[in-house]
Amino acid sequence: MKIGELSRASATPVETIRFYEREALLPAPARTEANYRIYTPLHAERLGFIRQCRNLDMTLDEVRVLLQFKDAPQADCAAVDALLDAHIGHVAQRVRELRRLETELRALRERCRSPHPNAACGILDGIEQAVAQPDRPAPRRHVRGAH
Amino acid sequence: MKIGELSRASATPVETIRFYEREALLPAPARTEANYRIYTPLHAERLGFIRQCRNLDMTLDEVRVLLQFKDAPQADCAAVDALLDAHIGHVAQRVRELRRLETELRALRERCRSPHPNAACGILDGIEQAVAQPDRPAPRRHVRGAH
DNA sequence: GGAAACCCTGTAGCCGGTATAGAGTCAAGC
DNA sequence: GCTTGACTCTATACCGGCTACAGGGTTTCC
Repeated sequence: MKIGELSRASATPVETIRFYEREALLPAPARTEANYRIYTPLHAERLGFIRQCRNLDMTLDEVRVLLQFKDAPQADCAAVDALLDAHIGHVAQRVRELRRLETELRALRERCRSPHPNAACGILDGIEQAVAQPDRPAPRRHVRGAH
Repeated sequence: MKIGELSRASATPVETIRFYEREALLPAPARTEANYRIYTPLHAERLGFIRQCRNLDMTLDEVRVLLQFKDAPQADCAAVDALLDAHIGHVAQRVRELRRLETELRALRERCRSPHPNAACGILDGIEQAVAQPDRPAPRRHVRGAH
């Protein structure tokens, strides 16, 4: 099948499929005489796997590791478990951070309940005194935040 | 004060301070004869405000808007409220998504509880059949995910 | 046979920084 | 006065995970 067909079948933009090929997540497919990519069902399956991993918010590096395990069916799956456990840890951590953040934001919002000039607005002042964690050390997180 | 001093005082890397200047979040400071930036306490205060906003996981565009409000003290703060409400909405939405994701990942993890070859590992199979939401339409979120 | 829909490569942009290279400046110690 | 090391400057490239062109070629449908 051609790339557009695979794109529709996998709900993946064409550019993203080519990007995965450049990133060596998908093997380069055969080409027609006109240099069009021709994919097999094996490509479709592998792409589906990648997209599921991305739905599960894994990085492409994590996906790369899982694909290696998939390609080595005799190996022990302990490493798969470890990767997944680490990923669950990242997600749980990010949820805790965001819930804390939400609480903080709602408290800030409470400081302004009726219209008045900005100069008297408790929110703008509130941000400046906002809970400055003395030692919240460089998050360096891998689960995305709010944006 | 010089940039290194401001950096330590605000727990902000030097490069990030220069980056904020390029992005017009911080006004360009005066320079010494040797072309070193010299900051005033006003710069420090503004930088502190920006960093607090970033701690609250706002985008630089959101911060830009808040800074405009701060610079227009006679205006009505309804717009500040609206921005904050929208941001709280983003964060709450992301928390819901991540909690759902965590549940899904833990279910997947349950499929593998003892060591065995990858070929028989329920996780790798499980990912392929993972809950494929028929219409989860392009998240396009602004609160970061797990990484 | 001509238009629309598809495909190709290559490059640049998004966000919010981070990390270099290569050069200049300053303060302290000898 | 001279060296050393810490600091500063600009400019540029890089990170992830795409997305969006530009500028061409191909296929399909009417």
